[in-house]
Amino acid sequence: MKEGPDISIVAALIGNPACANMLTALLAGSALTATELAHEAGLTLSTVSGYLSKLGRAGLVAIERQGRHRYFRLADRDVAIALEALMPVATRAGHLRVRTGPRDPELRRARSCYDHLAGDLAVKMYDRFVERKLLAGKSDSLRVTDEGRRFFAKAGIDTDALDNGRRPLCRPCLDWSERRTHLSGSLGAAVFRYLLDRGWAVAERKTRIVRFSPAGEQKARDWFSR
Amino acid sequence: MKEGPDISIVAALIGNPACANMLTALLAGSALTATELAHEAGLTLSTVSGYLSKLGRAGLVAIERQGRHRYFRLADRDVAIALEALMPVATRAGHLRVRTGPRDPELRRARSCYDHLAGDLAVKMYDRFVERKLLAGKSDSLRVTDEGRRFFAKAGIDTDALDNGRRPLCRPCLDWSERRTHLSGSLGAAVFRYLLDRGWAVAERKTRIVRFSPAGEQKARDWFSR
DNA sequence: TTCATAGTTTGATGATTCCCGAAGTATGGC
DNA sequence: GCCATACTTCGGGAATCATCAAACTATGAA
Repeated sequence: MKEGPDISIVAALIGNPACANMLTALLAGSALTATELAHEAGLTLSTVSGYLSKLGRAGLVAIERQGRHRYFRLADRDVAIALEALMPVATRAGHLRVRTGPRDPELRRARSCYDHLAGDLAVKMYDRFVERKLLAGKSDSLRVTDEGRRFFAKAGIDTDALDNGRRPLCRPCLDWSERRTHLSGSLGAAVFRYLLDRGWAVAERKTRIVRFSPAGEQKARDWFSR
Repeated sequence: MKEGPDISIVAALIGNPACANMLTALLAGSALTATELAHEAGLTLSTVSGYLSKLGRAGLVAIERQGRHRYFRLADRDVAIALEALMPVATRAGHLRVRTGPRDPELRRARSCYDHLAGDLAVKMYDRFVERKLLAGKSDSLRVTDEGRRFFAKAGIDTDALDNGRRPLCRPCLDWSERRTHLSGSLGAAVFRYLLDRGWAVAERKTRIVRFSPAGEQKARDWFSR
């Protein structure tokens, strides 16, 4: 019976909804701290910590120490691939259950991804930023161009100040609904705040849905399209 | 928290060692009856039956009735892909356990992956096909060249006919043992059948091991190398 | 040093799961 | 019709798991 590696020990970990949530959160690409993950999955710090050490021992996540912070991220690309590969099967599995609200499409359209925007519109925005050369570089080494810095400064976003924190300024983040990239990192967060502050969109509490008013969406599009 | 499909319900199923064993058994490609699977996993028929209905409801396995027999197989390729994708992560996770039989090397060498060939030799074959420009294109859009169509036609494989199904003709499939790509899709299946029909290799029953005779391997290499 | 923050470890407990045996249902052969 | 085979459903007991609160450790800041 024992042929090939034992899938089940890994799958069992992912099979825990809490772990699955944490992992999908990490699938976004950015490294998160234990406290952030606890918040993300709606669990106690102790619970999360326990799981993280398990996930670490199993080679699913890796730790990066920075002072008293520990940043967790997916151990490597294989893990991300495995998680992604489970998604198509899971959608069908889920469809058999009595669940399907109007929520799903809304989530796909625009949602918060930890502290930045994800979904259809976020992807469009990201593409436009790249197209306008406000952002440059490949997935691993994305950076803000000088022109980008000027653009964001006009919106009151001081990229130099953001860049000082220990958090990366901008990172690409892979989107499950779109299978394409959107903007994460402290700049991603700042841009998200910009959209909210302006009243163009409202983040629905507890659900991650981000609701744009028709006028707000138009204004947002105008802003990032030129 | 509910963003994206719920991976965990699928993963939890695979996370059960019994189910994992049954699924990996089915990964070999052939449909098996509940009794065979019970034997395979060392469980009672009642237990297996229970799991199978769960797996069926979750869209992981499908049933084919034939008289009083019910043949179970993996529901579709997505499931096979997901299972294969878990393997690389599992190998590392498994390193903490004491395990490694003589089977392992044999599996790495050549094995069936759902309905096509995987492992060392399969990767070499794939590389050669690309080198000879019988296949072209990047991962997402792999296609058979005209020269490729002629080559396969000589082996009695009618690519045009294969292309009619709704299954993709050829797809690259990532290999857990090699970390490289081999050929999947209906062409991959046809090529596998070609090797077996010719008696160059035999698919060992119940395990996924594919055993090439020394002469058979040489002939296979000659075939795809030129 | 001393405090506050970040994270780990350690029980404890309530829920869930795993798996079986026994009894029930469907299908084909005689 | 009747039996054997192939499978499903039911009920239940032991084991495991998920999760928490509280106590502990480590790190940076004042």
